[in-house]
Amino acid sequence: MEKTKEAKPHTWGECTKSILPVRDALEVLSGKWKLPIIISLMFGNKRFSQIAKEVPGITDKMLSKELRELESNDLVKRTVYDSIPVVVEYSLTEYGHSLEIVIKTLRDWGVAHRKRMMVAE
Amino acid sequence: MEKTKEAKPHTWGECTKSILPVRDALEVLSGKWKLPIIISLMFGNKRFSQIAKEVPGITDKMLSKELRELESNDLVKRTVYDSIPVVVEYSLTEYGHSLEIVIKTLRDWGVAHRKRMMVAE
DNA sequence: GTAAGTAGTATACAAAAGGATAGTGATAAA
DNA sequence: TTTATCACTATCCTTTTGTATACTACTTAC
Repeated sequence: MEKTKEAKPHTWGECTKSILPVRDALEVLSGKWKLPIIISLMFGNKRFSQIAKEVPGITDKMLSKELRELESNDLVKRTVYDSIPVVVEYSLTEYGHSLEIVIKTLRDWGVAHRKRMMVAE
Repeated sequence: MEKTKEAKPHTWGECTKSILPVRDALEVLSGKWKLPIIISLMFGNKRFSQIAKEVPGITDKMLSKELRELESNDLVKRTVYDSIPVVVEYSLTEYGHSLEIVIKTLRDWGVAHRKRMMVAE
């Protein structure tokens, strides 16, 4: 048997420390709906029902839940206008926009991956 | 009420097209175990039981399943040595290493996010 | 009075992801 | 003969994630 390539020395502690923030980032984007919601908001501020229309298939419950999560992560700002009927506007924060580069990186890799997987059929 | 910022015109088709590859990339890294497995393999080639030891808490079933998925995506190479007992070596492919930049981007964002969330208490 | 639009919540359920535990078959060491 | 290592697989169970459907409260328009 070929000799297994020597592993660089590293403790699991070091790895864990480097994994946790990656997980945080993944968590912010994970699930079925966060990505479409974020991308929808990248094109402009939206009201609840507008997002619901633009993200096909999402239920009110999911939209409400995801928006609450995004808000608690400072990625989305919720502004209530006490007009009648009450209108709530959601917008990406400055910080939310900082995800654009992350999403772009993922997209670039994903595009290459699609090509690769298609060639391999 | 403040006027809602005008949304740039865009079709859902365009968005979907740009979301799909992002999802592909996320999928490759999603779940509880893929990331630690990939990172473990970034430090060198490993046998099944070595990975099982280095990724605390993973069961054989999960490890086996995740490795199969990673292999089917060309990210991991599986090499069988028909020694006795049989030994199987897993290694990151060249392509698997292309995830490093993606993971780094996620980590950088995640590190900033951790700081931010800590300050906010 | 009834429908429609505002922004959601409540309850119950189904599907997907993951965990616990045991077993496979070959061999070698005690 | 029992135990251990290698790399898994099989079965069942729990937890998490997401869906379906109905409902709230308020006001305007028909």
